[in-house]
Amino acid sequence: MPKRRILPYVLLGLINNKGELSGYQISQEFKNEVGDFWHASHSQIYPELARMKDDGWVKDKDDGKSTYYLITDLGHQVLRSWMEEPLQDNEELFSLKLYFVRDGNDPLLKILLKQELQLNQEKYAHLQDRLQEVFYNETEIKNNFGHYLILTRAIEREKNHIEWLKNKL
Amino acid sequence: MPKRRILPYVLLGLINNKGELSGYQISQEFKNEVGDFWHASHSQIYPELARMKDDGWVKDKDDGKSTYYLITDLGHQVLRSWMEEPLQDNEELFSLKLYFVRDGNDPLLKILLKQELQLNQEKYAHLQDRLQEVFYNETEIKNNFGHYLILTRAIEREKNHIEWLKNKL
DNA sequence: CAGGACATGTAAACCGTTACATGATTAA
DNA sequence: TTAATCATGTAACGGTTTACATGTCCTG
Repeated sequence: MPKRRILPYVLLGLINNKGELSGYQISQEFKNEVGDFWHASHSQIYPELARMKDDGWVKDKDDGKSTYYLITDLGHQVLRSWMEEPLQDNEELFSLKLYFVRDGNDPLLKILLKQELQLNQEKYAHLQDRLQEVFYNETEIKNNFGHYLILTRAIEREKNHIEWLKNKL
Repeated sequence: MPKRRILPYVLLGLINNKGELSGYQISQEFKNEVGDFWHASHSQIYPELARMKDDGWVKDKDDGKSTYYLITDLGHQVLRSWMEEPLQDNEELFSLKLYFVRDGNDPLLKILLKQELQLNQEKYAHLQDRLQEVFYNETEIKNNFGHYLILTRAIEREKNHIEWLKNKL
């Protein structure tokens, strides 16, 4: 399967959230809030915006100083359908998509939480299996102490995350 | 600053842990334990091993079936100095390096924990600042609920991690 | 009027994945 | 004997970063 591109959806989400944005403003966005969850450099942003315009996801509005991009009806559909796509592999997608959910009553919120819960329960089970398989006695722990530490830490981390997710559902 | 390559150090660490490994065995390693913390495909591994041999980090031993690689004295130095380099940017480096620390009494263990603690305290402070800046009242929370959720989740996550690190120090 | 921020763009290099190839060995 | 696993390699493609480039506007 060809790896899904994420950048265009991020740009679409940002433009949708703010109403209109120029390429420069988008690159500034990545230095602020959304920067904690995703990043892109201006050399990616400008060509991507051009492509999105070609595809009819956005339309542009030039005031002579900057070119601002606004989301089109098609863009709305594309964004929504991406948001509704099941989460997979990429760990950061959950945070990123959640960032774009503005309304606490949007049903997407619960859907995302449920999907993430599912993924994390699988991961938790997988890590527990590893722990059983690899560290079956004290000697193994002693001889691979760093591995033991991060594995138990990863398990704790998943547990915390699962608890948080359940709590929000 | 040019971004540091990590792959050669991972291969070096694996070879060092196991004594000797063929390219194929390394690719299998990534399907097992270390696969939870790092990954590389065989098309990266083989050329990288050749480069490492050219650089004198490893030497090879061919039994007609497979080519096995062993770490050299230079390789040991390179690995150790990489392990001692301060952690930075890349979040996964902490787990990865810890994976290579086998002896619980290796002073590197505490050094890594301290470095990670430092990084995480900075990140925690940064996220707290964001929370204060962006969500100064209930309206902001209501209008950006997804962002609020992941930001508070990220803060909780850092807090848990910091507690764990302190506990292990 | 100089330096920094605004604003946009392309080119090169780098790293990683997927696909393309090939051949030996082993187990059903 | 044929399919799976072992074993190694290169080529093509895609996405990201860094560097190269250029010009405007605003502020001290």
